[in-house]
Amino acid sequence: MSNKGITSRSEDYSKWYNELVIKAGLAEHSAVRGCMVIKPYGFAIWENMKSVLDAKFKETGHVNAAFPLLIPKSFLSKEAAHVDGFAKECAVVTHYRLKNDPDGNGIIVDPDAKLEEELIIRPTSETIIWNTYKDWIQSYRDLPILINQWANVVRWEMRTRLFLRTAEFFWQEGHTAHETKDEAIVETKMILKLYADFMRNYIGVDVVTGVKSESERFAGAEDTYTTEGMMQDGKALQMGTSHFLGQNFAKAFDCKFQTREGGLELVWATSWGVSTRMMGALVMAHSDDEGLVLPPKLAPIHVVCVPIVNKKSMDRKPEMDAIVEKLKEGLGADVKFKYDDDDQKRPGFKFAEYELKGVPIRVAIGPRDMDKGVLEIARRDEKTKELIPIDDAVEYIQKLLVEIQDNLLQRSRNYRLEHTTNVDTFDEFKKVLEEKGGFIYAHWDGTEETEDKIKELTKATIRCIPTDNPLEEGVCVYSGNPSTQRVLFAKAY
RNA sequence: CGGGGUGUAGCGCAGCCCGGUUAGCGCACCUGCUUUGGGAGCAGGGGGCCGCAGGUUCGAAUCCUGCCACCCCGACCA
Repeated sequence: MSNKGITSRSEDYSKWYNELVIKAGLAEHSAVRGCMVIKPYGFAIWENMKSVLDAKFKETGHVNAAFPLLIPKSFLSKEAAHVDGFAKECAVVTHYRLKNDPDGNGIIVDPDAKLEEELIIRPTSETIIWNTYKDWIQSYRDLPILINQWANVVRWEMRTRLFLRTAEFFWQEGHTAHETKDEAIVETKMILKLYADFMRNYIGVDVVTGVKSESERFAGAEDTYTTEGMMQDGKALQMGTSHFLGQNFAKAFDCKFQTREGGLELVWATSWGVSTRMMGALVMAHSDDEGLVLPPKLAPIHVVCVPIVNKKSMDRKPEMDAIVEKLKEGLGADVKFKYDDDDQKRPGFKFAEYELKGVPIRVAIGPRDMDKGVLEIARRDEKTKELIPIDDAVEYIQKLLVEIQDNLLQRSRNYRLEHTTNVDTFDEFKKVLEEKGGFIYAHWDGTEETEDKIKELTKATIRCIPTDNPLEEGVCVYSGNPSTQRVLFAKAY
């Protein structure tokens, strides 16, 4: 156990994660199976993610809208692959009324209130949206449609984990409609890049981007592009996906448009999403045995200031307050600053508490510092602290926030590179996976049989065929058949 | 869905085998005093349908039956 009562990462990574999420006040289990309560501190981080992404979507021409939570059951079955992918994890609404139990046992579902057609709670919204788009699109002049929605969805997962896989989760889902195949592919790839930039520059996770193999594809997609992050246990986490849907949903919902030439053609589609799962990635990528480590660009609090006041220095509190006030003003509104002068809690408690919460920078000020005209400034990521002259503090902190943000990305990149191995034989593949873990680049013959076999034998899956993957002659690590490129394998969440 | 586990105060647990005082401990909470440079100390105090429903018994947190819920590990998934 670490000094905060959290299981250490080396002891039990999975337990560490669960305890940290709860102790840091991000989320907790609710009364409903598999569904979490996102607590204010956790939601504040999610809101920061949302506002950054929302602005990026709007910059790239998208608008927000809202579609129903409930979807007629028949809609789901219109696209064959889609129903295969989602049917077994759908929550179904069958009735619309409750009534008092005539036997006096509380309240029961009124059998007379059975729905003609059951409704499912959306596991994703392609079907309801394409059923709507069909009415919106007649001509090429109605295209493109570039819509995003922020929503919650339900997938009845067998096993759940806070943020990483919950029965209900929050996300955004973009659904776009295009005139041409090329335009839809450009959109799909543009969003992939937008996601990857966000993950690198905000979450600080140096993701690998690429395209999924056929068996890992989104149900109903022609191609699924992905961003794969590496967690501190070497496992991969799919952090966001962007799908080129081809004309599959247009076909399923009979959504055609008149072309510039007067013909009739099916609409081309994309969909893309990132979810509260990114919260899990944020925790698992950077945090340590003392608690969260948050990247400044997403932290609800950037700087916490803890005053050290004892009986002898009580009369100097106003002087202290003035220094802190000046510092806060100097930092400006963009730096979220918290002055915690609650005298009910001692400094040591606060230090531990804000470390647990991952606040990037802590400033301590006490009589000793005031005598020397300095502040003690501690950075969360490296757990170091320095005494900085009060007059230099604003500049120091502003630079440090940038440095911490960069450092997290750099650490993530280094960690990934250190835990990435090229392997050429299956024995080596198994050995590396067993002993070192992480990402493996290996030749694959491109068949689903080989992919399945490797998964069965090692639990590693193909995470993606990386973007701009160099072509290279080789033989499949499992089958020995010829291959033209290495693909990314890893155990995944 | 298979395997394992747990339901006792807001949280974490003990008690259960072997039935019998007023159900106990730690944290948190309230009051007071002393404290405050890495999770403060002392004193006092409040808080329980012992998961639910039956049964056995003079007597059930404890034994029996059934149910429900949640967690963890696997197979599936953002």
